[in-house]
Amino acid sequence: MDKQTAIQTAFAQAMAATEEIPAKQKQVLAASLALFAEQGFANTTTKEIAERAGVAEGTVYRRYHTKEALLAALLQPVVRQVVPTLMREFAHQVMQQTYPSRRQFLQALLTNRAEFLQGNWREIKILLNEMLVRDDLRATIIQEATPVLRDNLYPLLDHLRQAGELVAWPNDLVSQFLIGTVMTNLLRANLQGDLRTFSRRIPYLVDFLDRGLAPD
Amino acid sequence: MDKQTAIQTAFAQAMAATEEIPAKQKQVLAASLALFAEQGFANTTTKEIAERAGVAEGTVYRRYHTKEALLAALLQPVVRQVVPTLMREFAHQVMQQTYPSRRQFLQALLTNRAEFLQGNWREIKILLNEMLVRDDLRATIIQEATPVLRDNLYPLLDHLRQAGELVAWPNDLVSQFLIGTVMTNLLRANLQGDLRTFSRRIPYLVDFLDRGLAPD
DNA sequence: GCTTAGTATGTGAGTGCTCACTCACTTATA
DNA sequence: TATAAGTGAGTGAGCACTCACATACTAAGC
Repeated sequence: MDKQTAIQTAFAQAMAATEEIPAKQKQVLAASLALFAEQGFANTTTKEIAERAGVAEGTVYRRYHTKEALLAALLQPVVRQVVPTLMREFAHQVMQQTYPSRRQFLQALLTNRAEFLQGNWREIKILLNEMLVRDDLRATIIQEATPVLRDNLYPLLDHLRQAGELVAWPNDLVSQFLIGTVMTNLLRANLQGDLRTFSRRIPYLVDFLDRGLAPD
Repeated sequence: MDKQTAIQTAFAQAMAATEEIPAKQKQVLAASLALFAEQGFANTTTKEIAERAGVAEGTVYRRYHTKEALLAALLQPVVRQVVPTLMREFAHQVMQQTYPSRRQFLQALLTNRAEFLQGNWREIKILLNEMLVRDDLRATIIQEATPVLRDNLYPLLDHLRQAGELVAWPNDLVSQFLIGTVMTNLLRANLQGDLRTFSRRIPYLVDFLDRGLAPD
């Protein structure tokens, strides 16, 4: 699997930047990730993290000196490294196709990228949650995401539109429809605890978007 | 405005059920609503509520004896009374039209109901937030919402489909696309703090959904 | 090979503080 | 005079975070 290794590589790079991490610290990060996703950041205590990680509470604080720093350590690589890298990669992949049709584009987006979203679902859920609650984080995310979309997704859309394959709406609106459709379907599948529902529905999503974004 | 009064009436009814509420208690409810929406339930202290409401902390506890009960008092009427009532009302309204076209249906849904969503946005934001975090609440909401959709929205969709106006997809999938498109656009407009963006975009949403849900 | 010293990692009882919540009391209402 | 509404200092619980100490590992000195 090309995309699989791509995702793993991107993660590995993001992790490598943080040098050697001892086993127990990894357990702390893993436990935090799981608990923040399950219960939310504010509803998770450092005692719970220590318990699930199987370490003493002091260990939780050895590397990251506040609970906030722990959250940042989990979200930062996703926001700053992983998403942009994979976005760019996807852009190249699609651009290489000589005759990009709207349907091909959507198919690629929904299988390739949705798989990635699914793989990082816990981080994304935390992100969603904290964005609703914290003004500063929301501002940061929007600030980070805007140029990533503009530089990687928008050129693809322009390309499609020029080929007479895409409706003449502003790029941010089209992105909104794309991202919104994928996210709400993913969200629902995840809230119901059944991830396979989403995969089964991808053909419908492609159909829906294919019609909805067709030129006049 | 017919819908305006309808919304106000529904609220009045929901409020009337809770009998006479003294002024300071209303201030407490209003302050809680605002703060929960701004900062999230877990990040809001009862001291903050008291301060914003301009009352003593003891007053916060006079009627609702826990912070949880305060949350329930805010969300319960929306979930159990207001939404179902207005949903039913909308259903009747649309059903009365002799020749319901897909476009008419969408137009009505997006202006009429989106206005309601916008009016209750703070409650909905809290609802979204807590659904992501609390398993029990999520289960309750889904349990409450399912029959409301099935009894009020699904018949409309069946009606449209029979008239050859709607794609032959399962009702829950079509609802997903409808609700998802509206909610994500509302969410974005609200996160950016610009509510008018949403109204301005309604024609695009109608177009998008009109194409996306057209029969083969 | 063995000891010693130095450093990174791990520990958990302890600390101060903030939180949700209480209650004896005061003030308005009827 | 009785009942309801409001008050705010107070309380115990639980929270994020600390620190003196224990253990594990590495490298140098003999």
